[in-house]
Amino acid sequence: MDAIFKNLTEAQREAVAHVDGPMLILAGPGSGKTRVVTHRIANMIQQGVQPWQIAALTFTNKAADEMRLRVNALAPNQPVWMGTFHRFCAQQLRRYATMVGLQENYSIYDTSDSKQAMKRAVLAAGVSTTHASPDQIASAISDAKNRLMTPEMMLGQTLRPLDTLAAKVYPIYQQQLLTANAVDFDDLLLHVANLLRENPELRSEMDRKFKYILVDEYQDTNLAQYAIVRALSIDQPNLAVTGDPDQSIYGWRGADLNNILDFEKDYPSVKTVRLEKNYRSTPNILRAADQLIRHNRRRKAKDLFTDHPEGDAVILRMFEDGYQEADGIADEIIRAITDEGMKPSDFAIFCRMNALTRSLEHALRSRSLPYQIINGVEFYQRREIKDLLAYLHLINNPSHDVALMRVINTPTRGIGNRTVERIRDFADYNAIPMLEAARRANEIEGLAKRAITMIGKFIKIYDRLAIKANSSLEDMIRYLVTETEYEAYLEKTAVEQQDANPMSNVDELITAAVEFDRQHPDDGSLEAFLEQVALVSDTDSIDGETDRVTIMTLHASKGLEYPRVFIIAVEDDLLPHKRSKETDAQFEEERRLLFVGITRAKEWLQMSCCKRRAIRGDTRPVIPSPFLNELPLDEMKRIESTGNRDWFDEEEDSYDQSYPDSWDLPDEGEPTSDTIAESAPIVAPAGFEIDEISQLPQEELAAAVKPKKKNNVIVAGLKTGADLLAGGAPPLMSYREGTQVRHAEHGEGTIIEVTGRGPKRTAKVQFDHGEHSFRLAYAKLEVL
DNA sequence: AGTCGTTGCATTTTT
DNA sequence: TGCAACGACT
Repeated sequence: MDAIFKNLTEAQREAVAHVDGPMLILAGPGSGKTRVVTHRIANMIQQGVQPWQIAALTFTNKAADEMRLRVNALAPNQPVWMGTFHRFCAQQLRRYATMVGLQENYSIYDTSDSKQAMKRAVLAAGVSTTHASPDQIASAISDAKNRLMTPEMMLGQTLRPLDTLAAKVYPIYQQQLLTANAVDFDDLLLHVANLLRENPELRSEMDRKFKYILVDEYQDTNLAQYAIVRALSIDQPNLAVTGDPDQSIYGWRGADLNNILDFEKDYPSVKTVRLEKNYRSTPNILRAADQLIRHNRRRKAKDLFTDHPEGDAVILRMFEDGYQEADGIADEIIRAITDEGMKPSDFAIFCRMNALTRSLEHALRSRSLPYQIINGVEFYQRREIKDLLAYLHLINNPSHDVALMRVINTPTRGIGNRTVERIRDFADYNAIPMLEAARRANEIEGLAKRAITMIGKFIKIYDRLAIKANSSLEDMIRYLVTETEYEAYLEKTAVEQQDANPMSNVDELITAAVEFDRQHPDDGSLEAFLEQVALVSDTDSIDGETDRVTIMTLHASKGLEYPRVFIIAVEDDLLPHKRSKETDAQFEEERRLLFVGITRAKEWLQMSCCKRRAIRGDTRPVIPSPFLNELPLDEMKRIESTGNRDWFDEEEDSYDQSYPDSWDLPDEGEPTSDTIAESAPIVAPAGFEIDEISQLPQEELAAAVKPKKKNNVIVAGLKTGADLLAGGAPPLMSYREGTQVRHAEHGEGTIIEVTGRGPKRTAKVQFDHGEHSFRLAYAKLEVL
């Protein structure tokens, strides 16, 4: 038996061996799904399927990268198409752009771009924003797009007042996008879905071309994605989807659970394979997950089992407040590192909202524990990066109005709001791009002479830049920075305390551009670069290489696994979130969210909640999450934590009595109350062990943490451009050939070569006494 | 054009 | 509590 079928279970083998016809793989968490998918692709190729007829669609770049890596190990260098839905659509849309009224160099508006565009559309539509903000209207339109509704359809059947407003803005927004030769994220899918729906010949051509289609995380598909996949699987219904209804957590973004629940109805001849055996977690963890998710009604029943040994009981722990929760978690991590030889990167902390990460950050930092937060200000959201990218966008697509509005007065050149408004109105009135309107400034009524002169100056600068459109990205950006005197502008407008040196971010962008040029010697066009930038996100940059604790939202945790997991704030109104309790569907999605979090843990899991929590300034008492009652509490280890906020408190053995009414879990009689009600104050609530409080002084604990690097705290937002594009490298700073650096031992030198990607990125440095190579991720090289 | 103070907002966010 | 966005002011 060859490598492809070795070490597979019966169910896995069955799925891998399947070649033709529809297939549904119901894959529980940790069931080796990626393994099955990749092995299956390899098998199909071995069975004679042409690799270019296979398209594997994922939701994230990270998932696609992972897949590519693993397929490559089994079947090297096969031209199988692997990538995200959005990238797939972007690519097809380049080819057929004119059919939907776009040019092939169309731009992709990111969320903030479309927000800008939406404001303008709302204004142009003359809709009052007193009852609905542009954001709300935007999300109503987005919902409509996800449901494949055209503006006309929306006008036909509106129900909610918000939708009535949205229906008025929608056509105008769409028209303005077309004029700008741009699409938003939703449009990528929508346009392609419409193309397929309206052009039978094109549809059958593409159906033939992508003979085999695989969709990952099928439970997260929305109607547009569903329509695309279906349209490509009519004549050649070789559609294989993998997913888990229990891990559908993007309903609020239009994902439709019915897509996976009804797959068997859509394709009656479907072969269904269930992957239920879990290779990730201990039975303890699985039982908690299983019992919880059993409370959902809308699901496909599934058994979760594993061969793993029992392992530690799942912990449910209660803290006084959010600060103690954070401290308690940090201390536990340090304890496990000291006592059990764990590494910081073995730990992950999940929470419902980003706002909850603050106290964690503080607690970890004060103990010198290295950590990373997944979220934060993305590199591409930084002002200086957005500015430069906007110039690039405008060079690539002169109709990109959002970019024009951003750069026309950046750096400041005397073109004020009023002036921009007049240009915009003129553009709207004539249905032309704003750049063109600006060129015709002398036709615009009410513009001062001075303004016209200034606009003329801008146009001159722009035209000079535009000539560079075909040079290398690096040259273009450097030229752009010089030509616009951007550096001087940055210095002048530097915001204190914000970012120390924004110019280093500019260097980052250049590094990313150089890298892109290098990786795409042939198609390294501006257009491809901008598309790449538009379609990467910050979750693509989770760093698994360096040794740090990872903090993230439950949403971001999907698809990942960690030896030890903490889930914080398992509290009512937070998980389930206050705003997600109205419908059963929402409530069940919240339950799935916790399910996803639990099943990330391999060997150890702690869920925690507090008695009171500071939220938005004031501290409020907290009710534990109703989900807690759905867990196998009897077999879990329940800890009631108090005290320990003062390390040197002599009396830390006595318990804070001010909140005696601790664990009143709602509903379903919980083994508590009467014990605490009258009995001795020192007794913890029934069912809870007293937590032993670590007595080590703080410095000693900090010393116990291995890497005593100076810069060991990695805060959100330090991700770099090259990092994002390469998918997961630590900051590269401005290391490139010719850079002068200093090394602690070798002294000063010059970088003579930079090779490799991501964490493997290496610089060869010439010192007085010889050459040395350093991994940039780890070496202490100081840029001079 | 840029500063400053007030107001209103606060769930998650694969692309 | 912490911010982004807006409007009044200089």
